[in-house]
Amino acid sequence: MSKKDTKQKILDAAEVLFAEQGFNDASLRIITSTADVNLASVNYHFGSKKDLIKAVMDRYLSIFMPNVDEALQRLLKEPDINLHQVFECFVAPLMALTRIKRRGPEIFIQLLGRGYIDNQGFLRWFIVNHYGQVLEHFTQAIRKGAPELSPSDVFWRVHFTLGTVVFTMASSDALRDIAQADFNEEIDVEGLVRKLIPYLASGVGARPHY
Amino acid sequence: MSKKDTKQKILDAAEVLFAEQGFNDASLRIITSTADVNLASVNYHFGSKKDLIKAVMDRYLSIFMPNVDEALQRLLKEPDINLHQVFECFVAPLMALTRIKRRGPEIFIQLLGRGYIDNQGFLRWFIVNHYGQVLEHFTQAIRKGAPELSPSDVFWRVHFTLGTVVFTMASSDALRDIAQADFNEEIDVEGLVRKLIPYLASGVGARPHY
DNA sequence: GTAAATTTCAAACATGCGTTTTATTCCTGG
DNA sequence: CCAGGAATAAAACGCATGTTTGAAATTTAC
Repeated sequence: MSKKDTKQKILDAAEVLFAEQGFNDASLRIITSTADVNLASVNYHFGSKKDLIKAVMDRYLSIFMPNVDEALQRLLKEPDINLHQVFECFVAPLMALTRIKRRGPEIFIQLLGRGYIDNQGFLRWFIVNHYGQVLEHFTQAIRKGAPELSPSDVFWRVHFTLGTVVFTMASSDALRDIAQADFNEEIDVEGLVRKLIPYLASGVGARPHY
Repeated sequence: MSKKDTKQKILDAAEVLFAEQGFNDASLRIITSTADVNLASVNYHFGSKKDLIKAVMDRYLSIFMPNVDEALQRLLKEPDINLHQVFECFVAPLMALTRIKRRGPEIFIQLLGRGYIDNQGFLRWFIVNHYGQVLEHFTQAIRKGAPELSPSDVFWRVHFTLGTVVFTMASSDALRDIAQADFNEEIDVEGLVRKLIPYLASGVGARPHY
């Protein structure tokens, strides 16, 4: 039977609207009317809007993060690694999110961007506290792939990288529309990620202090 | 006499609060009470909150953009240029904003980040429409500094770059706090920009298609 | 010096938000 | 079948926002 239960309908509508409009601008009223459920059901099933946001994020993070961590740990066992390999660790786990939903990778990465931006960095806090180990392994891998960088340089470049990815993805819809119009270039999420990797790897590995 | 007129007091308070909290979260009530003026004076002097935002942004953009453009045009006349030089074009104009206010560069660049993020890309539209020529010269300079890139690659990397800068700067306060705590590293805006340049130049100039 | 225009001010308005309440409907287990 | 708990529904609540109003104060101009 095709009738999804209310909780599922809310999550499915919310993640799309959150991704498109941001967590603040996507109101419970637009979410519930899109999901075709009653306004009060969000508070009934999730408690509050903030809890709904956490539920939306965690549906993706709880799958994505362990996969990334596994890939990073496997890579860290190699004797010699480069930065391309480090960033490559994120691609398969990202694309695996199609299992949740066809447009899962896209939605997730836009949510990530929104979350990093809205709510004065609540998501950064959430990730650091729930998945700090992954960040730690990511940093380790970068250190191993670019051993000439100082810890401070690694710190800054990790955050430059996060900024690039998150920001690009948060506005990827608009950018892909322009690319489509200007270059007749159809590009999917994986294609975009693979455009990013050389940029990121080269940026992170740059000789510092110019 | 120290008594500034109302319009000036509003602009000065608004730009700081917009930079710190974002355009949506900084309410007219907190702005006017910080500026020590009446709530209604924003609408009286500027028309609406949106117009206030435009006024705040334009006070900086109208100084910053022509200076950048001049630097880019001068660089474009050189026979041989590299990407470091392209990005260097932004540094002096940015630091010149201390003339408006001591923390001008910092505030401006945070505003830029906020504006790119909030209001579904209203600022991008504003910049493309009012300062499209500068973007065009920026793109030209990158093409000249990295002639092996395809137009499509240039497009994408210009936007990766914008993302990196804007995002880093929008959260620069938090990042600098962490760097201060973890590495005892005091860093000012210019220092941060100079950390960014090698990363950006190397990223933009990376060999594509990995 | 006074009339007119500009600016300030307190108050209210309209709107949209997340949340809570209360009643009703639906489903389920005995 | 029917009692009782879970889920839905409509309405209202409390609050914060940007904006408007109309009177008071201040400045400007002659």
